[in-house]
Amino acid sequence: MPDATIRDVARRAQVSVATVSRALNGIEHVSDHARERIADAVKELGYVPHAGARSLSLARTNAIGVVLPDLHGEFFSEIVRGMDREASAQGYLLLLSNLHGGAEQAVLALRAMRGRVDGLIVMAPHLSEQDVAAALPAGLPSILINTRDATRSHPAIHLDNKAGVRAVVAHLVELGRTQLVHIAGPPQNIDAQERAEAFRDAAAEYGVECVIMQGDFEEPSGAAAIDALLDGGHRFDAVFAANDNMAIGALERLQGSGLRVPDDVALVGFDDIPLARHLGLSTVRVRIAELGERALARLLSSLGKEDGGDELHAPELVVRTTSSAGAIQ
Amino acid sequence: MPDATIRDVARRAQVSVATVSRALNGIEHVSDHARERIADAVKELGYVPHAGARSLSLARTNAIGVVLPDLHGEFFSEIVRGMDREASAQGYLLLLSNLHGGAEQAVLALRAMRGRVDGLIVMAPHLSEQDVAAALPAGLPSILINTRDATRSHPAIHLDNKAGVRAVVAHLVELGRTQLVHIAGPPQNIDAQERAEAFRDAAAEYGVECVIMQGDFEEPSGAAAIDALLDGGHRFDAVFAANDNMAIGALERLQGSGLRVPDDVALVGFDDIPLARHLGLSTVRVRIAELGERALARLLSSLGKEDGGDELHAPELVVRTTSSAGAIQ
DNA sequence: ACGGGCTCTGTAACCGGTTACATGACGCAC
DNA sequence: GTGCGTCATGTAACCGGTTACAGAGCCCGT
Repeated sequence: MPDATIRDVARRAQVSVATVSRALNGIEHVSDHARERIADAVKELGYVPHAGARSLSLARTNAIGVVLPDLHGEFFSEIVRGMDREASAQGYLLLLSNLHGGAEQAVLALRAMRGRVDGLIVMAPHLSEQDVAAALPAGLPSILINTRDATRSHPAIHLDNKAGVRAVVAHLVELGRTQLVHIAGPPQNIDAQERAEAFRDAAAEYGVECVIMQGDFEEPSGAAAIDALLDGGHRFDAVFAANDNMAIGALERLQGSGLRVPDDVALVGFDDIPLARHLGLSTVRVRIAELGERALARLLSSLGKEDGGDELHAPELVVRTTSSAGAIQ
Repeated sequence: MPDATIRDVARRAQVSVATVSRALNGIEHVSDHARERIADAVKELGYVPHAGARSLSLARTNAIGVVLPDLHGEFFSEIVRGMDREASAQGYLLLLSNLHGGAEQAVLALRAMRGRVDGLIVMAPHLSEQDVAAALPAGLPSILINTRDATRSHPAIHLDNKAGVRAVVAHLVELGRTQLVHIAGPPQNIDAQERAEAFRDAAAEYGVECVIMQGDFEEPSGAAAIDALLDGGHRFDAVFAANDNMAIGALERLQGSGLRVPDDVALVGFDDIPLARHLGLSTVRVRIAELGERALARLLSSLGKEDGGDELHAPELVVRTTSSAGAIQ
């Protein structure tokens, strides 16, 4: 026997579907008598409303689509946690889609959301805003997180990479370090680009040496960068990795090579994933969950109205043992 | 101007909606002429099909609902990652719902899924299977993960806590430890219960002392348990925490108290979250992502057919430095 | 020339809800 | 008793797709 529909309930309660609908949605003008019979029928039939059908006629789904790239572990859970917190507080569900491939894949993923969600949060640091904007279903309110080339076509939240990086460089300079190394993330990634560029600028401004090594945001690439530096005989007294994952890889390799951290080499990461605290890794705190929460809150509050312009999400330097003061002088 | 519908496309291409639908779904018996005109109209109107409406008439949503409790960080992301991997490989989306409250809240969360998803994965270690089964919409294929009191009413996957715990105790005994402590998880949680019970049984079997401290799966409770033991003057040479979070809290407190790990006290956790590897924490590897992947794969493969019975997910002991051999003897 | 089969197309019903509008019953004031 | 307002209810259209069924046009064999 297939699932009961509202018409089955109506038949059993000997009323019309309109009355059932009104009763179930708590609308007035339904007699107590009818209400009781409907409640009985619902119970007897085990009726559960069909949310899909409801969404269709209401043109409202109570769901928000979330499209994320392949994120390194903790970043993913933190941002989803933040969104979920806000979403469930406001009675929304999250429809999750991962962006594995390139722009064509993105088109499919975004279009699949149309008619399923009331709004969309898209994080695509490897795609241009043009690509994303072109793929977005027209009438779907959307917020972009950390997408490059802001054309202001959609409301967006950007992480203030520049401020974070400047704080790191200032901190390292204050520690007396003069030979800085940056381990960068993948070149297509907008955050990686911004961090590398801000690093170069800040180093120039403070008048310290700087070298940039190529990484890919994954842990092994941090270790590989250290290997390459040591093999090349390059001298350095501070390493700033574009994310914590790579910093952790670098940390293990540095210690494995007999270098003392922070005495010989100071080390700072970016993101402040939970692991960082446990390892004593200095880093830039992004408050990832808060970022997700904020994106969702903004999207929900803008559902009716118009919304535009960018917002900056400000990070904050957290000094721990891998770059504590009082070492070299 | 509202979003274009299939009827708008049909009008513009001067064909019927049936032809448009056939063309867009790649069904045969559509002339090249019609196909072209439809493609043009789609492009000109920026038409994107309405997935919700499609689901309604197909009675198929290509989405899977995932209902999880409040999970400690890494566990959450790992299990969702595994599910997402499998889901996107098979063209499904994930609809996420967190289970914050108790049984009544669960009813609402589960019912909200009806008509939105083709199947459901429910993880509710704090609820009984009766409660969950009662809340599940009747016609919705579902898989339960780690829900208590298997009544076999629904297919389920259970983590083999007993096997994992026995391996831990055997390992500790082999290290020569004789005074074991277990830091348990919240009493309502079925995994916590099973682990505590298995611990008691295994300790009895091996003839070693055992004490059970109450924790709540969060990190501070691990530290608190150590404090309580030390304050009470209790002697022990091994600690087994019911999850890695608490083990980490315990580790920091042990070291902070001047005890050597593993020399004075061996320490083992449960789950093998990524952090465990970095801290050298011995633990029981659950392969969380694989668990999620497996649940999803099983659900999808069972969508047409019937499916029943339980499956066990086997964990595996991972020995690292917090319980390495060669210390005490 | 005709019937049969094939391809292409359109009409309209259907999926399961919501709701505008119409209707009927009732109470109340005159 | 009539007229009006209010409340409870039902009918049917609608949301935006899919698809069964019917029909039109064409080719082909006999």
